[in-house]
Amino acid sequence: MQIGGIARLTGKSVAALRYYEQVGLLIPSQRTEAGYREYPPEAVERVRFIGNAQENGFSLQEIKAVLKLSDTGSIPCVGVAKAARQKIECIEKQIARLRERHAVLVEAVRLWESGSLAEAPFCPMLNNSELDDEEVN
Amino acid sequence: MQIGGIARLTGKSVAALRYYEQVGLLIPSQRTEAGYREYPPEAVERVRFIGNAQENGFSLQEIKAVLKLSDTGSIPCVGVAKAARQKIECIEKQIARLRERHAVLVEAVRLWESGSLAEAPFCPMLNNSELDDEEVN
DNA sequence: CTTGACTCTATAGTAACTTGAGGCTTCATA
DNA sequence: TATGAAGCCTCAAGTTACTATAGAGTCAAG
Repeated sequence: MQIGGIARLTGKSVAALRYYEQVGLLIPSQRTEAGYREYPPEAVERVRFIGNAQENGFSLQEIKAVLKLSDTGSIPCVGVAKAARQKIECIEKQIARLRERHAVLVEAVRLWESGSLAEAPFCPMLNNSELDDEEVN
Repeated sequence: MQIGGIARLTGKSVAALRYYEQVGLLIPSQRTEAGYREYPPEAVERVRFIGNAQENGFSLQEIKAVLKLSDTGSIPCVGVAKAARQKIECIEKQIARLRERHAVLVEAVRLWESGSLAEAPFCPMLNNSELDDEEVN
């Protein structure tokens, strides 16, 4: 299978697949005489695994570590589970941070919309000018 | 005030402040004879504003646009409010995505921990091997 | 034999910095 | 007055996961 086929079946771009080769994540099984990359059918599953892991917040580095283990025949699920637990914590933190951000922004917009610009938490540095005198554009 | 003082008061790194100059966000008011950057006291507020806006998910590009308006004397709050509303939507989407990720990972870990590796949604590509025969490391 | 779809390599760009090399400047102390 | 530490300077390269571009070769069909 050629690179375009893998791309179509996985939704990845051809350039991304070549990048995966560059960083050692997905090595073609061989090249044709013309230099075209040839992949075994399993490559599709491998790329899908990469995509799934990415969706779940793993970096290519981390994924590479897991795949390297699996390539050498061992079953890295304990390592993956540990990583997953770390990710879970990390995601929880991210969600908390986003929620804060969300609250701040909602409040800011509410203040702007209610016309009390001066109290808005978001333009503190604009307050030094003649805010009251000018038209709010 | 010199760059180190701004850094201490804002929590930004010296290198970051120099970077802000490079991209036109924070220009020193002058240089000493030796070439040292000199900032007016307001620079602290400006950097804090940048930090706040970043925390709220704005890119330096976006922040620059706002500051440029404010630097020319106009009050950009309507533009900011519009951007803020967009950000709110964007954050909601991010949270939703993170929650999904979270659920997937929690379920995966649960499955691993209960020993039913085969059903785990996260190692589909490992299933092609002799998973049942080998010890789970 | 030419057109169009596909492939190749190599290079540069993205965001927001960090890190490092190599070298001044400033200030306090010996 | 010398010296050592802390702070400042510029320039260049590295980070992540790619995308985009240029210029060129390959392959199958009409």
